[in-house]
Amino acid sequence: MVTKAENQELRLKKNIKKYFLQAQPMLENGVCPTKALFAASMDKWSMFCVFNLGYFKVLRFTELKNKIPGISARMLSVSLKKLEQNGIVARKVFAEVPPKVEYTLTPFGKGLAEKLADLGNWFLAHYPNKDS
Amino acid sequence: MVTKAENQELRLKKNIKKYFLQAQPMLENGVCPTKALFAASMDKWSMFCVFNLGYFKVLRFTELKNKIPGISARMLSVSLKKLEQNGIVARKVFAEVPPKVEYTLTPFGKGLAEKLADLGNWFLAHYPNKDS
DNA sequence: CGGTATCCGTTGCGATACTG
DNA sequence: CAGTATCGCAACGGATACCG
Repeated sequence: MVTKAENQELRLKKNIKKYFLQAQPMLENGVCPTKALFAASMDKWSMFCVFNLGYFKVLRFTELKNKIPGISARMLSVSLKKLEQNGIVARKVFAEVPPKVEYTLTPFGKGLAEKLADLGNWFLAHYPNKDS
Repeated sequence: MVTKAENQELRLKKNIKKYFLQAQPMLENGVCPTKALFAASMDKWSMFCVFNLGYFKVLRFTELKNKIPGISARMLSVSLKKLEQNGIVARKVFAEVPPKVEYTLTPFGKGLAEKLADLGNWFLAHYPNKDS
């Protein structure tokens, strides 16, 4: 008989194996997908940007800045540029005075947002030090 | 009529809203769950540790080091300590000479590994710059 | 074997000032 | 409004040496 916990472990092993197998040929080409993932989007400011754009759909620079307490204009600028370069965020400039720029998630960005929200919710539900 | 894409967007918004709502009371207590998540486990070395422990179940320090190309003893030590403090990794010391230490994932760590493997696999499947 | 201590160059990032 | 430029400190992290 196979217990529930054993099933879970087997599924985990299988999923990680899948990741390892897919990553292998990329590693041989000098590209590490894990590093790429982190380089593209895995820092806290990027995560805040992705969450807010996932929720509000379209935001301007200053709106986004106001929704992310503690972020500086510099880091917001840097994060958005990185996200744009990696195809996660789309930037739309309007030829107006004063200037107007709108940020949205690309389809790829929306998929990523889904996965990150999933991770965040799981973490919130299981984090043992919630009260500390 | 509601299209598939619209449904996806609604689900995304709902999931992020759930995260925001859960996070709100923690933020008022001065704890940011997103920062906690990153502080606990979101760097590339920690991710490699979690993946390898998820796959091989139990590994010793040097085994883990050998399975993670490029990691230094210092960073492996630092990462494992952080993961242990955050309840993700369990450390078992054997009173032997020469010393023997085994690392495994805690149940919390296994859950996290599942989510990270899921994220990694999604990223591998959709990353647009796979070939670059 | 399984680490720790120290050094030190590199990077991250906030603050401030400035611009089309 | 939507950024950029520069500065300066702090943290990251690799190399090396050492230890119980």
